[in-house]
Amino acid sequence: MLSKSEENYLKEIYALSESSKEVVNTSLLANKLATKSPSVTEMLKKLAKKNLLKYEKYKGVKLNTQGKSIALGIIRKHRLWETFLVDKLNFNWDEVHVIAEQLEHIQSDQLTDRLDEFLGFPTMDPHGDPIPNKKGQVIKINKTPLFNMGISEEGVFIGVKSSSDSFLKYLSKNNISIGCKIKIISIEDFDNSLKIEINNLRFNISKDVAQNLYMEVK
Amino acid sequence: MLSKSEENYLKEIYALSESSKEVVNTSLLANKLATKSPSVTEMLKKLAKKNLLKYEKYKGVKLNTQGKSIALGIIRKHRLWETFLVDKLNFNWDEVHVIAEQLEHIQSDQLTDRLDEFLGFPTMDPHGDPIPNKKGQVIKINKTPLFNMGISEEGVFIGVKSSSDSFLKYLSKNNISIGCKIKIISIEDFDNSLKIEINNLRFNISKDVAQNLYMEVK
DNA sequence: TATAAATATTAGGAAAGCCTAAATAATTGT
DNA sequence: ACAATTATTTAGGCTTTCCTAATATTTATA
Repeated sequence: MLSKSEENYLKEIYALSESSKEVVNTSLLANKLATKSPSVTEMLKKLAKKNLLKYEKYKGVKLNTQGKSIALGIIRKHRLWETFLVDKLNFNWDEVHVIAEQLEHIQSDQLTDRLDEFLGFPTMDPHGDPIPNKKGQVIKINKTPLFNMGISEEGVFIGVKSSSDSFLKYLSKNNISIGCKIKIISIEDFDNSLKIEINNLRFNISKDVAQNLYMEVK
Repeated sequence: MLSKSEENYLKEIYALSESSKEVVNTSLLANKLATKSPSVTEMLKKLAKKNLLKYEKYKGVKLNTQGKSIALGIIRKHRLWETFLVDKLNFNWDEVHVIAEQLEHIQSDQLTDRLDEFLGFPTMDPHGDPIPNKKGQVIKINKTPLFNMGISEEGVFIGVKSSSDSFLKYLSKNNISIGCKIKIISIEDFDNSLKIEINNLRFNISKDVAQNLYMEVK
C-alpha cells in the first residue's frame, strides 16, 4: 500500500511524461508538487526501490509498467469523483479539482468500481479528460487546440488543456462549455487573438485561451 | 486544520464518553485506537494545547465544546458516507464501515452538505445510528436493547449497538434488518437466550445478540 | 495503611516526508 | 575546451506519530 505522498508523485510523473517529454526531471517535479528537489530525489529513490519507476542519478525518471498502472488508477479515481461531484452533487466544474485531490486517495477498488457503475461508466470527466477504465485503458480522443484550426473552420469544444481555476472560471463566465460548437471567424495578425462564433454570438478570445481549448473537428 | 490522527482521537474520545463514562482514560483509548498509551498521552497533551479537550495528568480526558463539535462533524461525515454507500452504491451495511473511515476525513463542508442534500437529509445511517445535522444536533431516539424487553413485548428493531463485522453478518444471514418487528416469546433461564418471533417465524438468539439489538417499543 | 498491582507518564528513539546548506555533476556559452 | 551557470544530489535537521523501556502515580488488597 502506498502513501498519499507516493501516490501523488506517481500521478505527477505520469502527467508530466504524458504532456512534455518521456523522461521527467527533478526540478519540474519539485515545482509541480510544490516541494523542493532534495525531497524529490529522496522519494524517487524510494519509489525506484519499490520497483515502480526507473530512476538514474542525474538522468531523470520514467515510470515502469507497474508505476504507470498505479498512476492510471489514481487518475481514474480522480476523474470519476469529479464526475460524481458535477453530475450528482451539482458542483461547477471549476470547484471539483481540489476535492477530487482528496478523494482520489481513498483505497477501495470496490468503491471505485461501484462509483463507476453508478455514474454509468463515463468515459470523460467534466473537463473533457478521458477516464481510464478498470483495466487502465484510456480512450484516445483526437483533439486539437482551437488555436491550430483555420479560419471559418468549425469544431466541437471537447476538453481543456489547463484546468486552472482562473481558466475554468473564465470559460463559465463566457458560457463556453463542453460540447458547444465553435467556429473561427478571423485571426488578428498583431496578437494572434481570435474572433469566434458560438450560438451565432461573436466575440474575441486571446491566443492563450485558444491554445487551451481542445476541439474535435469532424 | 487537524490531522487525520487528531480527528480519530477526537472521534474516539467522543464515542467512549457517550457509551461509557464521562471521563475517558488513556488505556481504553489506546486500545480502541490500536495504539500504545504513551502515544495517547502525547496526543492528549497536544489536543489540550489546541483547546479541544480538558486533560489532567492521571485523571483522564473530556472533550470541551469545540472538541465535541469537531467530533460530531466527523461522525456526521462518517454516517453520511455510509448512507451514500448503502443507498446509492448498493453496498451491504456490513461492508461500509472501513470505507467510511477513510471518507470521513475528506475536508470540504460544501461536499458534506451537498452529500447530505443528495441523500435527502437522512437522520439515520444504515446501522440505525443518528446522523448529526449541519449544526451538530443529534436526534435522540428512545432505544432499548432487546434484552431489556419483557416476554410477549413487541418492538421495532431500529439500530445496533455493536457494528462489528461478524455481528452485522450474523444479522444479514438471519434476515434481521432495520425496521423489522420483533416479539419476545420466551426467555431461557439457563443461558438467558431468547426465543423471538419475526414475520411469524420463531427462532432463538443468544443473550449477547439480544444486548446488541436496539429496539423501539411503542 | 502499607504494599502490590494496575495504570499513566516521561525519556529516548524510529520512520516518513519535508527542509536548508553544501557538494557534485551536467550543461552552456564563448 | 573549459569556465560559468544550472541542475541534482548528499548531508544533516525538523516535525509528526508512532514505538519500547523506565519511572511515577493511583487503586486495590492484605
